Amino acid sequence: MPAIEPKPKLTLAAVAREAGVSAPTVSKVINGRHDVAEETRSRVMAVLARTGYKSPLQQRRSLTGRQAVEVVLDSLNTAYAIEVLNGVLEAAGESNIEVLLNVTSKQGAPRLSAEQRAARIIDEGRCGMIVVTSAFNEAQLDAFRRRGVPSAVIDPFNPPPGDVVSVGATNWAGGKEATSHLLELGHRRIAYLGGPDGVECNQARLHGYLAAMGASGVTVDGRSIIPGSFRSEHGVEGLKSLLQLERRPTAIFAANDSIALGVLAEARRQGIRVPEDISLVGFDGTYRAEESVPALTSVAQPLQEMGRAALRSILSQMQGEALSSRRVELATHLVIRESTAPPPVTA
Amino acid sequence: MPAIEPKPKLTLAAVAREAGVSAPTVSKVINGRHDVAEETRSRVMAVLARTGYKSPLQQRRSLTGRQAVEVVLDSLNTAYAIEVLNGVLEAAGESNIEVLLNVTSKQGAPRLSAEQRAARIIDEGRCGMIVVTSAFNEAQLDAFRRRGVPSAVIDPFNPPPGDVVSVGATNWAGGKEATSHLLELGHRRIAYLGGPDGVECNQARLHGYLAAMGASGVTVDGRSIIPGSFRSEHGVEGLKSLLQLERRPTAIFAANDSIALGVLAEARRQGIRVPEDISLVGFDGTYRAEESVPALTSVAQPLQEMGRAALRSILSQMQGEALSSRRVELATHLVIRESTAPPPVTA
DNA sequence: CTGAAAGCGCTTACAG
DNA sequence: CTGAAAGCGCTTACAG
Repeated sequence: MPAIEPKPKLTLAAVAREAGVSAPTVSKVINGRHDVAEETRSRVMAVLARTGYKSPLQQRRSLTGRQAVEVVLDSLNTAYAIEVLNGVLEAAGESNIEVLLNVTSKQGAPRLSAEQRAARIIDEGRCGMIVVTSAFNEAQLDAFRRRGVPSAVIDPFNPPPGDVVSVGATNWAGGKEATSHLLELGHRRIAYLGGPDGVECNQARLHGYLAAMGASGVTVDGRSIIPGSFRSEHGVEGLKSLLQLERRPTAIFAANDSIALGVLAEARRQGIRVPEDISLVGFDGTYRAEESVPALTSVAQPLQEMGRAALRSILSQMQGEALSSRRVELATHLVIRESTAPPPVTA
Repeated sequence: MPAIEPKPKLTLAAVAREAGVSAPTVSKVINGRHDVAEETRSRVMAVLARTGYKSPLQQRRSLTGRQAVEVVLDSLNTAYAIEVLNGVLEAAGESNIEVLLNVTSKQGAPRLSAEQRAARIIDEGRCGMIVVTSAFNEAQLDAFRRRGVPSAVIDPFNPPPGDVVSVGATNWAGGKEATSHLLELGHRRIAYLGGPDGVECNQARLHGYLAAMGASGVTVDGRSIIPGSFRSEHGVEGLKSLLQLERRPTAIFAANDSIALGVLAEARRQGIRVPEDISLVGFDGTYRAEESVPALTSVAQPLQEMGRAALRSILSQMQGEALSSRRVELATHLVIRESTAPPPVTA
């Protein structure tokens, strides 16, 4: 008659046996050493995830603390960041996870290397990291992956390099929809005030714009495509430039709402009415589009949803679920407000 | 000739040697076992204290773990909250303290009682709590105090009840300064679009306004003092009401920037120019005052400083310093921008 | 890249 | 009550 099997304590050695490797190898994986074959690493990580192995330190932690996710942002002074953060907070609240905030512009660039940071996250029993910034490079993000720290990137500018899980929006489709809306209103001379040339989301929006123009057989005047920055100053200067053209555009598609608000401010100064004299579409669709006068027609990014998706991905990664995809793009949608109308008849 | 003494690692064995006992005995003392002679225990404890011995667990924690402060906010969708949070983040960064974010509107009302929450904060080794909301009542705040959790309140509306440490702004002086500015420009018919009647910061601003008016010997028309909410809708409706008066005011002091922006939007709709036809002063002085067209003259609250002061107070409380005062009020200052000018000559 | 062997620091079981 | 000895779980150094 077998005695009550005492549940064998979950030690590193047990994990090693289960994974068919030696204890030192498991130790190396846990500590993020480089001298482990990728194949071996993933096998061990799978066992770690399945058994829920915890180091003595983590065991002690998990008795007292709740799990937390660290959110790294460049700044809180953009509506973009706040909306994403709101989404993360909401999803975190539902899953009873705490949110640690790290704002690089206020708290200084992380003093720790990604390796050290990953170590800390593991030691403290945190569950992961949501990065809403371009501040981390591929090597750093890779360090998280190697150490098994669930992480997800929401980059406002570029999709992250490498194998990292990331969440974005359908920028190309959004650009196309904004432009189609203007075309349907009857506009033909539509300018594009873009963001920085090298930034991928800007390129996608531009190509969406070009696709819509091309599909309607409208020729694009190269001088009415002006790349620049994502700041309102670019809208101010951009509008000034566009007003120099012999054949002024009757509509402007701005690559984000900040640019569009700059256009709006400069238009007011110049006595140009929006939308009567010129139509204007922005991109992002944060509350600033809603609050402006006139309220701004804009391609809304599902920023809260993106934050929620990032947190959900962290949770799946924690549970060792297979990821359906490394990259998720959520749909944008055009919100028509007061800044767009048919072109003036005299035009 | 002695070699370079390598600083010997401070192990339990070293402590044992130092105390003239065996390693197991030190282990027992550390773990609070009872089978140690009182005399031996105190000798070992003395060495532990003198050498500052830390168990591997503690060592690891003090290398990696940092203390954290929890910030409780109602919402991130106000410039007020963001500015305060920016201040907290900055001061926390300097002191190497982590910031845990709790947004009640997103994460739901705290499911834990204040007692439970205090217990958790203590267990997790956090250092304290900054409350930027009216969500906690006196009993709850008192629970923190009783359990020795350092806390500070920054209430946008009312100073907290009881003995709680709080940080605020000089609302009365701010109201007086705003009104004096308008009086100096030559205005006499100055309206006050206020916040909710029962809210203390609103009362202070109103009485500052009344004090300035009184000091200049100007009689106040009771109908031009309109209490309401701190929202822009109140500015819209308030301006409509004021325009009904036979003797229209030439200037408006709004109890916050949201109200002022509502006034601005409605003025634009009605074709009333600011500041040519009517002058306007707001309160808060966040970036929204800066960005509006025309830029808003406003009484700036030192919101970032308030956040910093709250964090500093937490740190002092941690270190057991005697508090100089339970209530700190930081000075507001008037920022003159484009929305104020002398009254129209015809008035 | 892997793991047997040695090592480290702490804890446990138990003889005195 | 004390400590020599054995043990535990993880890590390190290094041979292959």
